[in-house]
Amino acid sequence: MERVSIEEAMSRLGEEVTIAGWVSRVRDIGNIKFILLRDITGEIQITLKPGEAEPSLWELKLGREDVISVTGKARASEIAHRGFEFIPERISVLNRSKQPLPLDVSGHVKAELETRLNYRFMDLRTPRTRAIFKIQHELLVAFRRFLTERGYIEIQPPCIISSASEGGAELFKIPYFEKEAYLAQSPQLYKQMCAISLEKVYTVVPVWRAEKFNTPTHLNEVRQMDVEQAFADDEDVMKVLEETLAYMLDNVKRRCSKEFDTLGRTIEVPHLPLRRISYGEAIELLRSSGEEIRWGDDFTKSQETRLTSLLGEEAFFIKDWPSTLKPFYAMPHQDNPELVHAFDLIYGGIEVSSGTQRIHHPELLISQLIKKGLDPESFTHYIECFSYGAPPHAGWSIGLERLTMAVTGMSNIRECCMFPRDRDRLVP
RNA sequence: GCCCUGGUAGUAUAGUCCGGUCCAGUAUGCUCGGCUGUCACCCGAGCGGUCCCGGGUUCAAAUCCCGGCCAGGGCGCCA
Repeated sequence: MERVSIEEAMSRLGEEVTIAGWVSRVRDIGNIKFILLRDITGEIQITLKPGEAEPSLWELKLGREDVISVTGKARASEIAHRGFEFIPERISVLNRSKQPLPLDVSGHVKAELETRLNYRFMDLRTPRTRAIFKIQHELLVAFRRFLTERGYIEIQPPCIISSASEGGAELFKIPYFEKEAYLAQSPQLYKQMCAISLEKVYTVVPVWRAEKFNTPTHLNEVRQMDVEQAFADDEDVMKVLEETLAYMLDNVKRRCSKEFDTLGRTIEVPHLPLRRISYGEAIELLRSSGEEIRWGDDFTKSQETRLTSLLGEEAFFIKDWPSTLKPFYAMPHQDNPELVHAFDLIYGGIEVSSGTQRIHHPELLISQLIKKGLDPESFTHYIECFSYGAPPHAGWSIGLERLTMAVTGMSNIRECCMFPRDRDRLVP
């Protein structure tokens, strides 16, 4: 089948071409009939007029979402709203759609998120959902391009791991021949192993958390965009992070203007450097605004939103966290070991990224593990990496779905994951 | 795991507070008919509902009560 896109057909007026797509709508006015045909590039009106169209074409009964191919010619038309119409010679039905449809693809009749997720394949035909995932795609493309151009290489960490090597989060246990294995909660160990030899690395990987959370900002399977860099401290990688974010936002702003229109949204690329406040300052700021929060508490979602408005910043860093709130491998401050070289990036009121400078000395790592109540014995492999010339290094991780939420303005993370996995949802 | 709110044709929603006039209304959809330029075409007729499931109260339950399941939100958990 020699098929051209609808977009291309509109640039080849008067030429016989074959287009194919989904029937969005049929308007039968009596002796004249319009079929609105949609493909991924756009929509065109197919016009059937007496004297112009083969009589056999009139007998075709077409329903919404039927898939057809049409051979004919596009022409400019002042009467058609889009300025073009398509005069068919032949129409063939490639596949019929059952009726009625489980949701309105045109987006005029609302459907609940649950219904949309149950019929996600079809929800992906709605302008709104398409816009979200086009934006997500452009974020990813920009992430990879920015880092690749700066000499980072993409690494491929395993997703099946041998043990809960980092403690903390609950993992999904899976059988692995005669052993037990787990789905990775993070590529942490692997990106560090790569960075201490390859210096500048990044990865995009799915990770799994077995917590039974049930919130609009958590999923049990998410995708992380990670960077790890040798000869770098927390400040160095914060700079990389803000530059990466600005690059991604600029890219998406330029390439997705149509999609942002669809979502009724405008975005601004924040000016660099982003504001940096310490954990302690954030606590003080919240307390002075009447929030009840104590040193050592983590910020709730609403407190993160509060901070965003108190600071008047769309994006900012919170750094210098208490070691109790961050993982064991976070590098403690030399002058105050209660604080670690760790940071969170808040964007659009959502924690989209966090990172740390990592401990690269085995002895310090062991003492931090003990402080956290973890057994250094079970981290032997991890600790060993730093015994053979491991440079200082640091890194961070952006949650792809979280970032997409912030950029698209969605309030439920499930909107930003094509096939979300949560406490109750395992299909489709 | 806890708290709040909800579950009504394919989809979305009204009705629930204060039980009867609701054998459930509206929009959209679907089917059929009419219409020569529509733009979510229009007009007419029709179709489509175990009112989430189970139990209870009552002469009478979509409506009140109890339990369950599911959904949305808030919390907890989330190195």
